[in-house]
Amino acid sequence: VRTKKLESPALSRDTVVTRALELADAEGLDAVTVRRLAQEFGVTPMALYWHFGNKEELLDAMGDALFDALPPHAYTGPWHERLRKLLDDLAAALRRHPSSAELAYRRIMACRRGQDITEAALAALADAGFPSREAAFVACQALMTVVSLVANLPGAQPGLTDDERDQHLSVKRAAIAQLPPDHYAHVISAAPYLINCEDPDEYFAFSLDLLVAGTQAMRQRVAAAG
Amino acid sequence: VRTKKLESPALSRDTVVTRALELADAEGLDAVTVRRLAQEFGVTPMALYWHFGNKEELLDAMGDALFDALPPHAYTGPWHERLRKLLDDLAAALRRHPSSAELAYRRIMACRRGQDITEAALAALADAGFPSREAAFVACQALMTVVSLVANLPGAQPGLTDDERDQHLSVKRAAIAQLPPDHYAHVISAAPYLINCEDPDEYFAFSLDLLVAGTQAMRQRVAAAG
DNA sequence: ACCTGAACACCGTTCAAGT
DNA sequence: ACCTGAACACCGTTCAAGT
Repeated sequence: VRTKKLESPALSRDTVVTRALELADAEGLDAVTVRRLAQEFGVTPMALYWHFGNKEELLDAMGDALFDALPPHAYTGPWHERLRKLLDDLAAALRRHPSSAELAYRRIMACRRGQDITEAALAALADAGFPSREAAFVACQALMTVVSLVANLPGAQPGLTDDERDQHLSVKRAAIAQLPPDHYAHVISAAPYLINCEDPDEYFAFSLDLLVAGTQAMRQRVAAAG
Repeated sequence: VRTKKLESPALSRDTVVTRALELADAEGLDAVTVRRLAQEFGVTPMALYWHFGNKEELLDAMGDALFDALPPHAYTGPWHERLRKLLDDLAAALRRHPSSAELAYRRIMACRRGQDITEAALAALADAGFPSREAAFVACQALMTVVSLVANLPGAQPGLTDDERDQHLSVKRAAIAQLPPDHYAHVISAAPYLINCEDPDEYFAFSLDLLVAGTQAMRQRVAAAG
């Protein structure tokens, strides 16, 4: 109908991708559907197939768009500070659209800014003394870690009411509370932190520190072995 | 028809889960469908709803089944050796069904063997001196890492012919080859390792070493701060 | 160049009914 | 207790046709 056309911008690759990311933010990635997007634009589902070859191409374009939020500046300083800063930037970019973060994994080498940040990471690791193979291993794990951290951060699944989320947490709490305390002492005392993450920023900082610290340690080993 | 009944075992939670894992191995997790499974058992789709409340419950049961492959023995030795061994065991269990590995993430605290290995990990980290909060952080990242390593290991996506996979690799190779060599020197020299993983065991060993080394480094920091 | 209409082969799921 | 039949509201996609 008319009202849809007034609310929505013209159909194009960019407007569809933008709306798709918003939709994923609001209702989860599963809500991103060719038919649903068409409806949002007041258009026939097949209209989207003029702008995208198929749905996979749309998801790829969403993944590419995530990297657009990366700052364009270059990285300077000691290699581990550069690596750390770059991981923070990547995490910040992906956290703008947590439900779509998983799409970034297979697109990093397919878009400009993804290639740039990969080059920056590999350059830092080369400066650290890693041979290209080990540098590639570390870079892969770093990307994987950042994507997983963002995608799996609790509370990242939308489409649930607050009540449903609270109920979900209660179920998990109850399951742990029922464990025999002598066999599961550590699980029980860590329960509050396993069930929910009340400070995502701190969790991110710790996790990325762990990753960089591990990289620093592996650097010594690779140097010692080589 | 009759032939189906002769080929397939009786319908039950266990037989459905087993067949679902096989199906995912052969054709990917997306091929695991209520209707497809029903067809494999020569049964109506709705027959599955007697054994599972809904599809999510089926996927959860698949996730639980992954942990059944964990060895029952306890872990002994220094904390970092225990942690390392336990990560290897978890990786080995998940690698039996790579396409289903992602299901493990949300089920670890919901099944017996998952709780056991979590307790073992937290116990090792407690022995290392981590407070429960930091121990939980490390344990979460460890699980996330192992699941992601298995799920994202290249060549893990079935349902493709060898030709299609080769073609896919060629496209990626060509994309990197076209980059300006002065701006992307490190990407270009790391290209063979970024495009494909020719030795998964080595990649796993390196990645888990990195994780454990990072944990050892963070232990010093937490101790220094506390 | 950009979009529609009709159709096809799929999904998960409900609900009443059968044995 | 365990399964079927019919139906519903969804998917992605093709292909010919419109403007």
